[in-house]
Amino acid sequence: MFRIGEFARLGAVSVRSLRHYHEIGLLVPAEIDPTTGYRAYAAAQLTSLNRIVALKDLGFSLEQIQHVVCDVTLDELRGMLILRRAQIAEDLAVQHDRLAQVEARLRSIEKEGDMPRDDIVIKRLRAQRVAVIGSPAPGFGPKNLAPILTPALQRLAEILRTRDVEIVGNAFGYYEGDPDSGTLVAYIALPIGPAEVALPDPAQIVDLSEVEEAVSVVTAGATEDGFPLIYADLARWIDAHDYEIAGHGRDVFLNTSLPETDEDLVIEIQWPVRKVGRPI
Amino acid sequence: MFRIGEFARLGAVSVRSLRHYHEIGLLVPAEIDPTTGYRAYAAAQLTSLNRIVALKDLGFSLEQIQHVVCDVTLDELRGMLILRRAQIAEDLAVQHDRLAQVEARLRSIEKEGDMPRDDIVIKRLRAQRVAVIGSPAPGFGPKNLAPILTPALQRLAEILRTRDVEIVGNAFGYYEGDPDSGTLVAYIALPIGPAEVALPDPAQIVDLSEVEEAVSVVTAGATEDGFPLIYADLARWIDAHDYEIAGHGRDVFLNTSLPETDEDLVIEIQWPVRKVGRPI
DNA sequence: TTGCTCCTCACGTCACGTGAGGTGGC
DNA sequence: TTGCTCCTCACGTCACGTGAGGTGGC
Repeated sequence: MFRIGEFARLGAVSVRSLRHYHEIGLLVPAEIDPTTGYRAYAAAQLTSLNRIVALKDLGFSLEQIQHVVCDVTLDELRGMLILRRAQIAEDLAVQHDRLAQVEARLRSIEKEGDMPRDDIVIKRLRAQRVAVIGSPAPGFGPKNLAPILTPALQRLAEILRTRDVEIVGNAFGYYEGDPDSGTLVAYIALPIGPAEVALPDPAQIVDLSEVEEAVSVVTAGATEDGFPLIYADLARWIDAHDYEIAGHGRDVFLNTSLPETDEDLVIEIQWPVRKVGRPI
Repeated sequence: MFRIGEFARLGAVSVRSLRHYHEIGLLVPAEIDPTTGYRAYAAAQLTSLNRIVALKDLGFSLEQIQHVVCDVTLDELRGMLILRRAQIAEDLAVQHDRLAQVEARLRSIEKEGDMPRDDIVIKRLRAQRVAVIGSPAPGFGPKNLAPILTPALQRLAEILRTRDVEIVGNAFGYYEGDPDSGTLVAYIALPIGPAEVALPDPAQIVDLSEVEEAVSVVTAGATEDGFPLIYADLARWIDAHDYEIAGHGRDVFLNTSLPETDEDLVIEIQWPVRKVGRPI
């Protein structure tokens, strides 16, 4: 029989851990002195302790270990191991990704010598029903789009107001076609509730489907000249993180009321992306 | 300005997270209604939120993020990233190892169709001072060793008793040479304190150095026939976990008093190992 | 008697999730 | 007035680490 300190040394665990295992009933000392409360462990219990440590090394929780050491069939154990394998593999993937991201940032610091952009994230865009007005546009950028989207937004808002349709989110622009072939169409969209309504031309109802992954960056008070820089940063980020652009983006106007100055203009740029090499 | 729910949706985080970030001062709402306590976030604050989310994705703690977003020089940031990279790499190595272990167990189940041994662990053996008596031995196994070690242990204990040397651990056997060439020497050892003492022949004082990694398994009540099976299990485990044997092992007698029956015999088998491919 | 070991609370960790119980705004 | 959103506590999570304050054993 060993006192707790000696048993802990033999098993290479802390005394506190042994007390904890006792507390939760995972490893109860062979004897407990009724007057002093001193715990005494039998030599053979080191086998149990080893088993606990071994399972902990596999990443099992104490609760799972409890289950394994008590009564588990071979099939159950196999199931647990398969589950564990999947979890570890997922965790590995996450960490692998993180490592790549940290390294990308470090490279960016070494090369550019200044703070890398750390305000770009990946997020999911929910499916939503929107009211839209589409208009042909000569190209991207606020200079091309503002004169088209601003009146369209006012008109769309007016239409929705007269029909009593509730607006449930921020206005955003989205795009189809491309400027080089002269087929670019700019849509201004306003999220609305799921109720069925009919809208007069040129307004339409569109159900946008979910976008699983989109890069998102928010610009506050950016001027006309600022946008190409942001686009370049986004493109570099996408490249450095092994994504590729998967369709036209959206520009979400976070200040719904029309801005007084550039300072007030807050836009979230959302570009759908996918991991390089992953099929659509 | 957005109410907390809308802002949470825009940032793809939970309302509770925003409250938590407020609580710790990481992201304070632009305005708080003094009467209702309602939080209001400015559109431009989405940039801050994105930054927080991006840094969290790298695995930084909120405290570290606090530091980064407040005031951090490029060099400090670089330092943090380098540290983070090292931590992730270490974590990756651990998970990689775990995955290999889980897979080894699964293979073992598939092949053998029964419970794999889950009571084998790797531990460090501390450096320690021992009193020993060495004797030539014909081979390994209890049959060969017991007749040699048992009287040697009694003699050694007697010597220590007469010299008033304190025994601070369990007796164990360790070995040098090998049986094939007839050079095997079996030592019985008793851990003693660090004080300088002289012992009469055949007892000696030896300072055993630390063994960084040793596999450890505890056998309780194993009979003569049981040992070859355990050795086979150990060898399989070592192989499956990409270790190799790195020297003679030790047999630690966990029941210090001489056993009455085989049932009472509890031995911890310790074999020094090293990862395959890692130099000594 | 002096160290050393042991004991039992009980708080702290980290980033929130999850009620409980109550109120504001349309 | 009815939902919906918001508010503030406050406990729970996981496996212990780390004192505080006190006692047993050689």
